[in-house]
Amino acid sequence: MSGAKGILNRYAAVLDAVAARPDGLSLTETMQATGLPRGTVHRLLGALQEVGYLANRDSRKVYVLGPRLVRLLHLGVSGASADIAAKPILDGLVEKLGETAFLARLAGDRVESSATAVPSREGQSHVHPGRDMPIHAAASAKAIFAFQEAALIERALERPRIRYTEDTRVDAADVRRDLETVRHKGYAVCANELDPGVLSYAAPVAVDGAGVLYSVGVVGLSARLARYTEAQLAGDLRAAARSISARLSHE
Amino acid sequence: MSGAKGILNRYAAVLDAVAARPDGLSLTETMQATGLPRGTVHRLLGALQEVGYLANRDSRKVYVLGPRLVRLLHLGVSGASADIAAKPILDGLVEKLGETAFLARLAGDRVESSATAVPSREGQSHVHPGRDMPIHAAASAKAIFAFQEAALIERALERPRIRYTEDTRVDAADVRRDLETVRHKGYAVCANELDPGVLSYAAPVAVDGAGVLYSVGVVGLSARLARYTEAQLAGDLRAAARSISARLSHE
DNA sequence: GAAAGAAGTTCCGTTTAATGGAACTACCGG
DNA sequence: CCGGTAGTTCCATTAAACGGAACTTCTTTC
Repeated sequence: MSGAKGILNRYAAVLDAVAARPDGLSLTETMQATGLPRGTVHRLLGALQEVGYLANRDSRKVYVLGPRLVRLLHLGVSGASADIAAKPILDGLVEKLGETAFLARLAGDRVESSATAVPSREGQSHVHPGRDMPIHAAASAKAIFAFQEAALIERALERPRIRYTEDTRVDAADVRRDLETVRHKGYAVCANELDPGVLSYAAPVAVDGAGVLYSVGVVGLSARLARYTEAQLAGDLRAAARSISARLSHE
Repeated sequence: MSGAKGILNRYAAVLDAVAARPDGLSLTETMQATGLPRGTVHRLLGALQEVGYLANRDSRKVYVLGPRLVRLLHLGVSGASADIAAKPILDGLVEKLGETAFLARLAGDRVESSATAVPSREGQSHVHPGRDMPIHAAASAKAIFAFQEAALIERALERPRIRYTEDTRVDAADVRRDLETVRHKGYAVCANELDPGVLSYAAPVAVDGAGVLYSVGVVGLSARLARYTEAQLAGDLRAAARSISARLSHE
């Protein structure tokens, strides 16, 4: 039904066909939609599924767009929409805690801050959108990296790590241990590691089938943020993470 | 750097590499990121660009994710995020006009209603999320289809068209003429074509490089909605469309 | 619950295109 | 004008896509 050069056209045609029907497509339907022979469609679908571009809804006969495509979307395209989805939840955190709350996103092999919400009385924030959050000294980055695959973590660890304060841990082994802790506890803490006198908590935000791509965090002066227990902050952040996750995935 | 089966893995690896850097990737950078030889990367990038999965930023050396992927992702994945992005704008319309406002989305070869905002005093709405909006009798559908490529329109026209009211135009030629008008005016109107006594306006919402994938509309009883001039409604809807578009694209 | 039909899967000889090293050209800074 | 880097083209080799046919599930249907 379309021009015939290269193999990619066929894969693209199949993906188009699948995307067209949000409820999924069976092999036979795909065959009809693309006009390709049975054996061929079977192979194409299999290959697409193997790389994660397609997934099986319910039993193993109906194909829908897969997690790897979702990841592509959030990494490379979604941009503003995650911010918009997160904003009201961030505002809720600010209102409840009276401290700055923000969303961080995975962008390639780095984490950067995104949407932020600042208490009205606050003059200056420690987090500006677009700021690079280092893997070894930012709770928001740790909360994300802790749930990435090993290869990505290693790639992130290859870049130089600055010792921002005397409490910054720059040793790779230390960072890996930190991530292990985060994985275990389900949230990350950074005390005086990036900005002096500043405390920060963050919880991972998972997206549908694409794993953790974002994190929600709060930052504030250590002295002031200490009025909350770790358990309370962790609880609030994880609840916020769940809300954002639901708004990003869903349907 | 990953398992080596099938050609798709390599394409996927390249796409991952490109998505990872939102500012785009040159051939050499892609080569380093994937570990593939120069000639190979050159060919892969070329093929990906040819099917529309990659595009060139600025001059012809830097690759970013292309329009076809954006479209794929909006059609098959984005789901909730567009609703969330649109909600506040829909609420704004409701407040200003006092009539039901809603977002419709292209899903394959059909258009369905999505997020809706209803005036508080209103009991029942004419638009339930997920309702199928027929190409021949819904302003929201016309606003979208008018800006799709011919093949898709033809496919949509292949399905049977119900004569909902005496004003419904079911003839294919009539529908095509309607779409031409929409294309010309920049918005769509439906009077008494789907639900009796109901008037509806809609404006197309374009996404970044992926064309029109959504529309914003208002619906209401003809008698009541008539208190606004066509020019005012069209203006408000097009402003709303621009806002939603900006929130979906951007960055 | 057995038989008929449809949907999905596997096989394999043929054909086509991906592969990547090397040679070539365009571009840039000095 | 020259050295270095990025991008492009070539082509013999190799590997993989191709798709018809045969086979194996699943679904109906009576």
